[in-house]
Amino acid sequence: MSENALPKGYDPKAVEPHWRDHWETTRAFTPDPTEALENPKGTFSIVIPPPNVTGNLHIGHAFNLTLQDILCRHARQLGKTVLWIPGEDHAGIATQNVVERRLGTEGKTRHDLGREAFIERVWEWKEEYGENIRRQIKAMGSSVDWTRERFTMDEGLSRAVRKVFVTLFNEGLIYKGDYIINWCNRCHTALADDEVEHHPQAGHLWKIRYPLADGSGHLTIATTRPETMLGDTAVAVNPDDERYTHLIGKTVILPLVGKEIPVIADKYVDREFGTGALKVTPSHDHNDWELGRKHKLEFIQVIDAEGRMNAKAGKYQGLTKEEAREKIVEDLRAAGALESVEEYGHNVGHCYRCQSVIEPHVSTQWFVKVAPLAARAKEAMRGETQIFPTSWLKTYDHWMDTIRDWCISRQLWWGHRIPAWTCDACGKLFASEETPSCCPQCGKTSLTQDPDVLDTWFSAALWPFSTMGWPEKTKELEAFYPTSVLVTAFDILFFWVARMMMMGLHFMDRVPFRHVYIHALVRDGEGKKMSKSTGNVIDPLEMIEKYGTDSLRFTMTAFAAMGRDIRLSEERIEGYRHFVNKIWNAARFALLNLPNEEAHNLYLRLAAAPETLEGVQYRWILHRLEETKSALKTAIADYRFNDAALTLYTFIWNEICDWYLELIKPALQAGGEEQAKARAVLWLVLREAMLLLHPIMPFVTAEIWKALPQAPIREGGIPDIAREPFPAERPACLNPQAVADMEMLQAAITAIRTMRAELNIAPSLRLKAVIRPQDDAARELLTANSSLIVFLARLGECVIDPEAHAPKASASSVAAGNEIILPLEGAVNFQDELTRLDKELAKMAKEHAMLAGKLANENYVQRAPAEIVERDKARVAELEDARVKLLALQQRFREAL
RNA sequence: GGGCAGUUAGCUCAGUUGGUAGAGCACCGCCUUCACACGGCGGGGGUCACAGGUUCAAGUCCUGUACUGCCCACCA
Repeated sequence: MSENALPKGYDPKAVEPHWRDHWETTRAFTPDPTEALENPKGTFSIVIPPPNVTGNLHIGHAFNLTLQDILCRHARQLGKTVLWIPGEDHAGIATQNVVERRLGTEGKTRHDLGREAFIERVWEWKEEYGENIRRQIKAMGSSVDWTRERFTMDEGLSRAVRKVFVTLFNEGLIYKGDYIINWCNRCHTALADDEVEHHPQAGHLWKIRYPLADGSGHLTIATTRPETMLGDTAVAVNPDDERYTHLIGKTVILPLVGKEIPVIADKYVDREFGTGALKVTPSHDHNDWELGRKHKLEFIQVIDAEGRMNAKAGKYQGLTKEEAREKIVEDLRAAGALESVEEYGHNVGHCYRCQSVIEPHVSTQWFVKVAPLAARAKEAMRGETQIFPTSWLKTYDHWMDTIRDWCISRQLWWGHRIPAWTCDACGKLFASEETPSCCPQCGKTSLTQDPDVLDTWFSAALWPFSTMGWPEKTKELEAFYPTSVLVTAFDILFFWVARMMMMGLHFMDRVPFRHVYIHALVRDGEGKKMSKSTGNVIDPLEMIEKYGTDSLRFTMTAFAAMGRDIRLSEERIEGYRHFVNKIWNAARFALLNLPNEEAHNLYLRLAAAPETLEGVQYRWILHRLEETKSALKTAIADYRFNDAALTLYTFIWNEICDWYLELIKPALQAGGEEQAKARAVLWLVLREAMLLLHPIMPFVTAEIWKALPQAPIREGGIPDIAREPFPAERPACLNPQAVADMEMLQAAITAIRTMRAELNIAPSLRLKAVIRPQDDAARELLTANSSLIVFLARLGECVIDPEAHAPKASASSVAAGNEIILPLEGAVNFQDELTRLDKELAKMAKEHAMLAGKLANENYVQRAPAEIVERDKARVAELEDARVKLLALQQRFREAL
């Protein structure tokens, strides 16, 4: 029997690497698209949300990967051809920043290297750290197809990017122009609106007097950014504001500058805020920009791209904007133009990558005209694509409704260079997929390529089809597009999901995914979002090292209720490591009892027709196995991952381990037919439990499976659970009567255990128990299984006797209608037993009173569904019966005292 | 300013169509029972934030309040 033996303790560190290598070398997760097209069960595909190539896997990635892996492994079990494409994102700003920082430690800037050398440096970095992220994805057990790994800047994807850019440009959906954009002085690039994070910041509200040009007094404005006043070209008031109506059309003198600027009227101005008069700086504020265009004001830029005051700032030229602010306030005060200063907290935009304050800045940028794309993308989310949980639909709609044109140019070096050229001769601006040799308009060969690169999300938006070989017409696209589901956290719903939707529809004419599953965001201990830039990441590798991958995965699956955020606690991972250990030990015990020799294969023959096996314990566990199977299937289909985990946890621990294994121990020792039956069901339940658990815990189940008798040899010469189908359903094994019978046995056993524990009877004391059954059916059941009761309640003897009377000195209870009597003969303090009985009666009386109250209510009896009422009535009868029996027993006991 | 979540056992969180509550950890008692002390058996602990409403019946549906958090937003 030793050939099946598992080692005494489960050691994830020894087991996991083996399986990772095995699955990769045997190409267990590499599908054949031709076969996929012929598979009657269909295909299932996911593209990984590509982690940043520079990054470290944080716990959010681990969570995200776990859920995707469960879906993929489960889909494989269901017979589908599964493709899960892995890959990494080049992460323009983030990666460039990291490499620049590293250069900084050498005392260099990227300009010292020059564009080409710098990009080379980034590629080196990418090669070094891309391997890191790849190792981490593997560590999680992710069943991705490494032969199809992609990178957003690899040759194929770059071609897709150029094709998309040129197409959109020629369709007029990409344009170039001077606009006010969000400018990061530190990263030295434009940012899209949604790359700006607003954080509250303490500041001041300065009130400044602008004297009227006609000398008739002054107008006081309020501002949080006095340094921008040098670029003011108007003061705006609300046309309905009586305080100022007489000033509209007049001019005021801009202090310190001495320039005359008009007072204009616009409903945009809030009368309640500040003084009700707004200084307008079209070049340095988004709203003022709009006002400036509307009222055709002059645009004067006074702050440059470095965040310093420029020549237009006169004497303040060369100061940083912070220094300028201080100096200007000082000068205003000296000039008597400063009316007041108050403390003022307000929201300030910060760069989502480096957290520097964002400066609104006018510059030439590239934009995608999103309105035509967004309309279709919005509709699709309530049609061809479904989002889970549906509550996100509203948020998605709102975003699609308010979306503005997308600024896609970045003044970086790391990224997809914009494939647009200007002819030095005739000035023609054109886009081209390949580097052009001459101007398409004038034919001259002196061309200049746009220096900017594309927003990282531009290439990410193409991910679902670019990874499958687009623009070639590949079999992958045919078989696996649209993908089945996109699994992601809500924080990139807009950055990424919406844009994939727009691009997928525009270029493939089909949605990129059928489902979008938005999972919770994993937060740190304080409930803050974990992110690389904040530095509050938890390293999943550390958890894997300490507790094993399966523990981590199971914990996160159990956490995965559809909510908004979860906080991961290490204690809980440790708790579920106990579960892994429990499974291991249960399997170890089972395998010690499941010989593989032909001579012992009677149990395998019995297992082929389990529905024919007699015995309440077998029928019960087989019934529960079927229920667990279907519950699990439904839970995963509905993305109720936590339900899936909990279902398995309860079934394996509380039913297989706590009851089934204990129930069959005597039979396993017995030999003969009984032993064969116990083994047959044990084998069946164990193997199917492993299959059910495998998508959540791939490693421990693979290792156990390998040792299981009759496990088929697969690619690589060993059994491989990852290639096995979902266990077949066995409706003939559904047996509600077995559940009822089992409950009666459990009730009897638990009642005896409770009495023993509460009366402090030594466990070593082999008591005799007498059971007086409530009816013939109970008598038969209990008699047939009395040896089980003896074993599990640690008795010496168990007598089933319909005529039994409690001896004078005894403890007693009523369980499922059967009277249970433990003759004690001085083994216990009688007073203890009386107290215990009183407690039991009180508990029953409480429940009885509650139910009786309900049943006394005529409305309830009439209106509630009959089965509910019947159930309550039955319970009341049961309680009354038990009470009578207990009182009689108690009375007898009193007499004995 | 708008929108969306959450408020359930000491802590962290589950609870699918309404039928008076569960898990992990922690806690108490007993147990070295031949898979497992990362264990077994037994036990204690919750007026499900608050106030109304619908209903025979509400943690579960509706309204409002309070607190916490998140997202969006141009109040300088």
